[in-house]
Amino acid sequence: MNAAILLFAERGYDATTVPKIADKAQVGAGTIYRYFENKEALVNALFQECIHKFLEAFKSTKPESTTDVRQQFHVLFHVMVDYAENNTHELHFIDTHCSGHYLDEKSKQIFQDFLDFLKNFIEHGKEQGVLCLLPSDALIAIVYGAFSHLFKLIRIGVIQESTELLDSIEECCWNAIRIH
Amino acid sequence: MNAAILLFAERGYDATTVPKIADKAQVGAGTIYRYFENKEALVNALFQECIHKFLEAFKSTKPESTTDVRQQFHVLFHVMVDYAENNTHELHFIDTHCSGHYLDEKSKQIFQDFLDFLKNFIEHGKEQGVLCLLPSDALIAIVYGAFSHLFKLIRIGVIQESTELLDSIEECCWNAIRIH
Amino acid sequence: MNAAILLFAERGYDATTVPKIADKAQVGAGTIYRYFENKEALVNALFQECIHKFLEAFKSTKPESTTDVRQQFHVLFHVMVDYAENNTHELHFIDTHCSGHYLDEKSKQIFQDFLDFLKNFIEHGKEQGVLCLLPSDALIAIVYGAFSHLFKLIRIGVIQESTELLDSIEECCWNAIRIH
Amino acid sequence: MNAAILLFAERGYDATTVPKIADKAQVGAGTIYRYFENKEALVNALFQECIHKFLEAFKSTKPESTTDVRQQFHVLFHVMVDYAENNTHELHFIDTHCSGHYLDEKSKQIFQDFLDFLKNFIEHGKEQGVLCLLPSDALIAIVYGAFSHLFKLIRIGVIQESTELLDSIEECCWNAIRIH
DNA sequence: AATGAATGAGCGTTCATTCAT
DNA sequence: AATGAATGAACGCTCATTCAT
Repeated sequence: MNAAILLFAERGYDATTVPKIADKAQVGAGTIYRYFENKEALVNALFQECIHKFLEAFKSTKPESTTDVRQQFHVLFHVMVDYAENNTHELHFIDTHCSGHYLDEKSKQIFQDFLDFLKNFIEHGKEQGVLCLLPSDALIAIVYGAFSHLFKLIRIGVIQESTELLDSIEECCWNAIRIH
Repeated sequence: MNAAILLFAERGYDATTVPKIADKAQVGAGTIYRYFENKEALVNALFQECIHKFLEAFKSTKPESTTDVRQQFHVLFHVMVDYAENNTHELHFIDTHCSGHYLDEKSKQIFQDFLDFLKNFIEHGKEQGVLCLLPSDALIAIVYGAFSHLFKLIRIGVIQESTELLDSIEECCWNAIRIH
Repeated sequence: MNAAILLFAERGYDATTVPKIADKAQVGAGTIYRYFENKEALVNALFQECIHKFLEAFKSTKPESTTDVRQQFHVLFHVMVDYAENNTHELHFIDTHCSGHYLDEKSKQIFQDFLDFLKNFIEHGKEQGVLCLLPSDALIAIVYGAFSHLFKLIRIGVIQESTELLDSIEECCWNAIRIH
Repeated sequence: MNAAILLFAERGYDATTVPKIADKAQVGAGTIYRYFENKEALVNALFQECIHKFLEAFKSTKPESTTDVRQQFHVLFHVMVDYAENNTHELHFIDTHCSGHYLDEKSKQIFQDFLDFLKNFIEHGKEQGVLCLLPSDALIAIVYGAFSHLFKLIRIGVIQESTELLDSIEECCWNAIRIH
């Protein structure tokens, strides 16, 4: 599964062949089919697992423990950073596969659950009068789009990661969506 | 070429077959090979043309005509919006193909030129003390990432486009990168 | 299609690979797929064509032109002999594939039509009081079973074909089903 | 071995996979290879056993105990009926596999022995001046062909089996080969 | 210049066979 | 002795590319 995520993230679903996955995983090609019905089932299983892990990371922080929106944002942002740092390929895999034509209903559902979780936070912030009154999807897109592009640059080495940088970026993202 | 961009944008490079492009373009499959050496040459030509058009759109606005950074940002943002509105598929095509394994040196170069153009603006803004002192690539990523995610949502109909929305989003993006 | 019939007849559906058909037909493997959606479509098309040709041969003799059952049997038997002689492989192909799990509805239907045609003749003979009052299917099975086994032996060279032999066999088959 | 015969009879040699046989037999796939060198050895062992059982059934009736050919035919026919009734799948298995490309020399030999046994009877009948003076193989083909087609129809339920029917069919088969 | 039938390399997948447990 | 996970050769099939028309 690691080999598959890596290759899918690097080259995309269609350009990743089952034999290549098998090679990288150092197993026979047929072995993969003992665990996954086919290539599509494999990519869906991986996608669901990645999102699940990401979602669990969010939920385990219990963002409802504080009502301060800025504080909540800080916590959420750091979950994202943690995930991005420890699961570089997973994040990239999610980014590049979340709208693939091969995703099944379950994958789409869990991805929607993920977006809904983020939406909840945004909605709460808007109710508190702290966040812009734009559509929640738009605010999510702003933060998530910025974040994922940024970590792509970090992954390929264009930008050097550092605590200061991440703090500043958090501030930028916060400034993007808060009311001025 | 229109047919090719459409299909590449919709399904990705690897899932788009040359016969399908030929069908959509209402020509024979062989005809495509009179104009492009192979599928890779085709996608590169398309990519270069798209970026070139985008870049020209930016350059034709002569952003150097004013020194006010906010004003420049406004102009640039509206070039992006115009491009996104009039070339929905091109923007999506760029987004999904800009880090493809099939891009040749020239494509990578022109994409770099495009990023460098944006970088120039950022750099100028930082010199003027108006923009955050983060790496220019990071600031670009924030704005561009937010922007492209947003227009993806608009393209697939999740968000309804409107002048007010776009103005607000411009403000959000500006808030993300300016100094507070 | 000739190559395919030959190989299917010789080795059976499952043991006949598309590459082998292509080799025998001296075409590329992909070429077959320009004319048939898949291997199953190929075997069905062949089957339907074979039965159709057989059925047409029967119908063109206008067996209704005489009411003498023995005379009709003579005509029908000679159609079978003609077909068997001129389409050795087709007959074998029909025999070995008529109850295959890969046959589609249309193939089953046309084979049923073929049996129904023979049944008509039998039924007529029974009405005339000339043929045994066994189920028509049984009488067909007797004649057709005997006939096809016989021609199998002829095909593989165990028995030498001759006019006298065939006349005698016709007599045997007739004796099998007529009333004594 | 029962599981294997069933599956071979139902779907044919090539369409029957070793794992499916193992499943049906409720053993591990590897276990089969402790008893048979490979799939081909398995099908040959089964074939030889089936023919052997069939042949033994014939021989145990001691057809030489009477010299009356019609009486002998009656006995032989009933051995065939008994076998067909008690070993439906075996008969079908023999029918569909007796000219398979996977049969080894021993299988072909024992099948030949089986035919030779029938031939003996025919030859005796011809000597007695009771049976047609056609090639013995042809007479066997007529009776065996008719018989096996008939039991196929009985197996799949097209014809309802009954003592009267079988008696009539015996008479038909006898009429087919006796001298008139 | 344009075509599309033909090609065959390479895909996703299956399954006879092996072998560590 | 029995297992079933693992294997990889070979299947059915697709499609980028060629070339005779």
